[in-house]
Amino acid sequence: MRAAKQLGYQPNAFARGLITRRTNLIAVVISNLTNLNYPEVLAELTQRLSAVGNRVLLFSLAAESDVNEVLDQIWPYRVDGAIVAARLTDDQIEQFNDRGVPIILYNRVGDMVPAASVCCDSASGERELVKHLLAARHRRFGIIAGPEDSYVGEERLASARRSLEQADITPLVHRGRFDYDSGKEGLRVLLDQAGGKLDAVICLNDVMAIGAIDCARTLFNLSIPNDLSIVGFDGVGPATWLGYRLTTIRQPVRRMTQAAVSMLLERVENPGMIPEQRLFGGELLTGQSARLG
Amino acid sequence: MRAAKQLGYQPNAFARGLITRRTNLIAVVISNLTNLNYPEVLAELTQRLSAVGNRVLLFSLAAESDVNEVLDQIWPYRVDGAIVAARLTDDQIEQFNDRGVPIILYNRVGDMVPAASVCCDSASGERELVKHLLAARHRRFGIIAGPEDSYVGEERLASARRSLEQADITPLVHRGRFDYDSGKEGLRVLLDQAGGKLDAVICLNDVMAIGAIDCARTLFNLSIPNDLSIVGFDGVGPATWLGYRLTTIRQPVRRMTQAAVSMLLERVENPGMIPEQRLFGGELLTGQSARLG
DNA sequence: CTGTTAGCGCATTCAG
DNA sequence: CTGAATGCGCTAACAG
Repeated sequence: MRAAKQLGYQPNAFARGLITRRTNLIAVVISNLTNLNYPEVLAELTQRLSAVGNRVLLFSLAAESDVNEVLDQIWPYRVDGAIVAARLTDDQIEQFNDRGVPIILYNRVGDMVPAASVCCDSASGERELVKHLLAARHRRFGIIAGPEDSYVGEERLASARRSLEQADITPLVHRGRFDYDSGKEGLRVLLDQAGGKLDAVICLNDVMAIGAIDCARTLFNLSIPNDLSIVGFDGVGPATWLGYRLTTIRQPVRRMTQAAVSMLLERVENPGMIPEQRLFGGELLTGQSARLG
Repeated sequence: MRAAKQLGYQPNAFARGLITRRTNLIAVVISNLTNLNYPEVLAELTQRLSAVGNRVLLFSLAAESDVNEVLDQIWPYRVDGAIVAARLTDDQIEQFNDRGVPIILYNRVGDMVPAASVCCDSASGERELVKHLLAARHRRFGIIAGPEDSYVGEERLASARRSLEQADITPLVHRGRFDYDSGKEGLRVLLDQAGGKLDAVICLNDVMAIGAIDCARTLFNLSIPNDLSIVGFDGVGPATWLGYRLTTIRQPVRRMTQAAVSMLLERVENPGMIPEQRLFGGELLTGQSARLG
């Protein structure tokens, strides 16, 4: 009996899952893994899930819109639950509900349909950045935004705009793609539009902020933050590199992943739990890329 | 019949797998996801595997040594194959063979046991870097290596050393951990040991090279590459950022993942195929962080 | 060619 | 409390 175990026997999870209706599989859907924020999230999630006996079935999307194909790939595996960092339509969320698969949205929320979610508070984060920038007497603002189909992007944009509006400031806005090149390009366009007269640029993520800093230094020969303040969002690894020392908001990734996993497992054990949204405040990294007041 | 399909019916992959002995699951094991090279690899792998109807069961290790636990987590799921970017002992490779699970090692090779593998050619890469550095009359070398348990790290170290040896040069060597901080720290230590007299520092990956550059500029006020040449390895995203413009070797990630996937699927279809090693040359990115001859 | 049946490897139930 | 039978949802082999 135990000899069999020592001989390398492992129970067949499939046969077992057929009976128990538990597969111990969790689907993790991430829209674009190359976003510097997600590798850390993914590593945390897999480790936390592994620690409690669950396996990760990974799905990565090239575009946020390929979700439907992914869903059809998920169903046959009868996953116990899903953590999704991609934009879901209400209809797609309903599919999870209909099939009784608990789901946690990561840095997203349901549109009309309520869904359990874990988010970093974009609104308070941008508000805090803007507050400090205004206190340092910056008046002429630019924003390098994300693509329109990004949920966090639009959240951050709305919040930054609203915060500026309260000081009667209308920023110039340029659409980027959350990558380095679009940050670099974005700064060029904004400086162009502003005739070089800009006090601060709010980038809606760190990688674009880094692109903007490099552009400002290399192409415009500006000194950061003396000639121009630049802020980001996320708190990814490179944000603290000595070459950048970004002023940014760090997402509390550990607490967020922890929350996502525990919320999900609760719902696996106990279906029919009420949707709950958990919103975590980010931490201001002062850095050196902006003059703050 | 088709009404059922429209009604959302999806066959149960578990019941199916029980019969067909095909699960369409591929285990992907990655030692540390936060290494900037791996997110790209992982994204490519998942997309390529998805495209041909396979799903990815992800395992990420905190330390390269936790492999045994992971293996026991893999067996119950009867995966069709595995792609492993972590160090496996011969014994562990044998376990895959014994269970008839095809495996492809990614940037690793079997120790004594032959195993199919896909690698970027460390030897030729470092050799080329050294060749160009020597041609530019650098004579005093430092190396910032990886941890001893890293396979690619030791490969690159051996090759760099060998290439230098042929010019009768013995470099100073410092052990890093493949992360930014250890690159920064490594440069400090090396400059210390060399009494500030160093022509070139070979970092065995890009992130350490970036740390070294930042350290050189910030702490030692050196101009790169005028005062000191620094080279890396991998060709990760930040390597091309304007703030660094690394001189490095870029791994052909697309071709490597493509090869890994096709080799694996071949072996899934056709068990008992001979182990094959595929070695891909890297591409020299000239960059601006080193004076080359 | 359509309709039926056996069995994949387990967990769960029931009888002994 | 231990041992044999049932069925999870599907595919394969089989008979009609």
